[in-house]
Amino acid sequence: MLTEERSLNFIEQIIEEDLANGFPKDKLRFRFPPEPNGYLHIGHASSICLNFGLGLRYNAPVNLRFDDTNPAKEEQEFVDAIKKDVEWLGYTWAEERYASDYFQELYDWAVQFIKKGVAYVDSQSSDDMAKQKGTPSQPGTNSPHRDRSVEENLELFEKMKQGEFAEGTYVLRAKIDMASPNMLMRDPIMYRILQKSHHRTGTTWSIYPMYDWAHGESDYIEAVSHSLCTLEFAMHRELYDWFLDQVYDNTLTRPKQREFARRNLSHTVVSKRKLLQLVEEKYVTGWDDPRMSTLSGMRRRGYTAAAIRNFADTIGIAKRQNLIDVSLLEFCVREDLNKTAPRVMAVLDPVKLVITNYPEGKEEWLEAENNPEDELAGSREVPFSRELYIEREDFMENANNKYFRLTLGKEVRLKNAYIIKGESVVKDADGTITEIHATYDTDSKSGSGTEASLRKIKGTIHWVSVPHAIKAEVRIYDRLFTHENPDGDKDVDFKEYINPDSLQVITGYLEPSLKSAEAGERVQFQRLGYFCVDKDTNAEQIVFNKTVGLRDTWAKVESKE
RNA sequence: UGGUCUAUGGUGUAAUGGUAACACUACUGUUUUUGGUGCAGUCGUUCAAGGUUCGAGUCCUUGUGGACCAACCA
Repeated sequence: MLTEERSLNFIEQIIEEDLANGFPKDKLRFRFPPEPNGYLHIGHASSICLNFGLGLRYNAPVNLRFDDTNPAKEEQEFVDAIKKDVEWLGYTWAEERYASDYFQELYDWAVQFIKKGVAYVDSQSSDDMAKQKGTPSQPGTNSPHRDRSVEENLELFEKMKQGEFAEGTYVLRAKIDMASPNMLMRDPIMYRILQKSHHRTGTTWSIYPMYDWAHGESDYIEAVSHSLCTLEFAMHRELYDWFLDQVYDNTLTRPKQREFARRNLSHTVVSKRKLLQLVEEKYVTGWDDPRMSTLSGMRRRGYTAAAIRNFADTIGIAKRQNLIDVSLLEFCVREDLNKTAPRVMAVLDPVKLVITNYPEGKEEWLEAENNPEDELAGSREVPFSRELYIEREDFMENANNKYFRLTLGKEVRLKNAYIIKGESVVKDADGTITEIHATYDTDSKSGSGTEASLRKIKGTIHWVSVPHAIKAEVRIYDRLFTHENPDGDKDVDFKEYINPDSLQVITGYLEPSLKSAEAGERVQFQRLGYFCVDKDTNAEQIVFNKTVGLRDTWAKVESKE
C-alpha cells in the first residue's frame, strides 16, 4: 500500500503462474549469460536489470555465467570488464560460472547421445552440409554418415577430442529430423573442432560445444528455473527443449527458456560486432569512449548506474519490435543528476566583462548555494572581482524584449553576486566584441536582504572571475550517429551515419573550487549542462566530459520573435 | 515460398472480458537568483474486416504491416 506497485511484466506473469501452479519459490534461479567477446552495452543493461531484478524481487540467486564456448573470440579482458560493469550497475551475483566449467560433463553426455543413437559424427564439408540442410520452405536430406555405427562414431568422436583431426574435418551432430520446418532441428552441430587455446581451459580441448548444446545444459546444471534470452533465440527453444529431454533425469529443476525483445535505442548502435568495428577502425578511442553505448563509455561520460537502472525499468520488457528515443535515457540521467550534482559556475565561450565602478584590485568571496534541490549540500565561496568572464551567448547588443540576459542599458543579475547594467562594448577591427563594460549596484549583493537585492530582475547569468579562474579541457559530445536507427537500417552501412563532429574539445574557465575536483565527480555547469571529471585525466589539467545538456527552451523562445 | 513471434498516441510500457492509464517527447500556462528545477494542462474512437458476448484493446477467423530463422557465432 505504501509503495506504488507497478504492473507485472510478462516474464513476471509467467513466473507468478508457475508459482501458482506449484513451482516452489525457493527453486527460482536466474542467470545473466554474456559471451566474453566484447564489452557490455546499454542493451545488456536491460537483460542485467531484468535478471537481477527478478533475483531481488523473488529473493532468488542470480548467476553470472560466461558463455565461453568459442575460444576464437573470447578473452580474459572482456571477462574482467563484464564483471566490473555488472558490479558498477549495483548487482551482486550468487556464483560466477563459465560454460567451460561444464566441458567434461557436456562431453560425457555427448558420448551417451552416441550410444543412444541420437548423435553421430559427420565428415562432410560445411558446404555439403549446408546444401543438405534445405531451405526454410524445403526439407533437407540426410547426411550419408547419418547411420554410422555406434562404435565408429565413438571412435571418431574420441579422435576429435584427442586433437587428431584438423579444424573443419569432423563435427558431432544431433540426430533429429532433416525435414523439420525448424531449420535448427535439422541435425544441428553439437561439437566442432577448434585447435585454439581457450582463455580458461588452455589447450585441454580440441572440440568445443556449440551454443545450443552448451546453453540449456549449463542452465540445467546450475538449476536455473527461468532462462531468459532475446527474441532471436525463439526458434532455438525447440532445440533447447529437445536437448533437455535427452539429459533430464527429474532430480534437478528443468529450466524454461522464454524470450523478450531486445531494446533498440535511437541514434545508437547496440551491436557488439559494430561496436568492435568502431573501436578497431578508430572511429572512437576505445570501448570506453564516452560516445559509445557501452556501459563503460556511459560511466566515463558521467551517466549514473541509478539512471541506467531506472531507464531499464521505465522502458520495461515486452515482445514487440521497438526503437526507444534516446531522449528518455537522457531524461533519466538528468533526473538523477539534478538531485545530486552540485551547481558550479563555468564559462565555456568567454567574453570579458568589466565592472567599471568596482574598485581595481578588490576581491570578494561570495556565498554560493551548492544545490537548490538538496539543502544538505551546503554552500561554498566564490571569488568576485572587477574583471569577469561571461558566456558570449549571454550578451546581445541589439536584443528584442524576449531576451532576458545582458544587453545595453538593461539590468541583469550575476548569479550569487550583484545586479549589473550593460553600459558599452569594445570591439576589434572585425567588429567582434572583445570587452563589455557594465556598472553594478553596490547595494544589490545576493542574500544581503537590501531593497536593491530583492528587486525583481528577469535574467540571471553565470560568470567566473578572470584572475581567479582555472582552465580545464572540456569535451563536448554530440550524437555519434546522425540516423535515427543506424543499427536497424539493413540496406545501408551504419558507418555512413557516423557524425564526424561528435567530439569537440574546448578550453573552459572554471570557478577555483573545481581545482580539487576528483575523477568521476559530476557537476552541473549552470545553464550549460552536466559534466563529469574524466577518469583518465592526468595531473596536468582537469578534463571534463559533457554528460548531458539541460533542456534548452530559451533558444526556442527567443527565435520565435 | 515454409515456420516462429508481434501489432495500443510521435516514443516506450500498462490495462489479465467491464471508465484506455503511466512515463518520455512536443506544445501551453505558472513558479523560480539562470529560460534549469518544480507544478498544472493539451495531444489516441487500441492495424483492417468479420465473428462470439449484455459488454472486446483483450477471445475466435481472415487479411495486412513489422521482426526473426538456412554460421563448424552467441
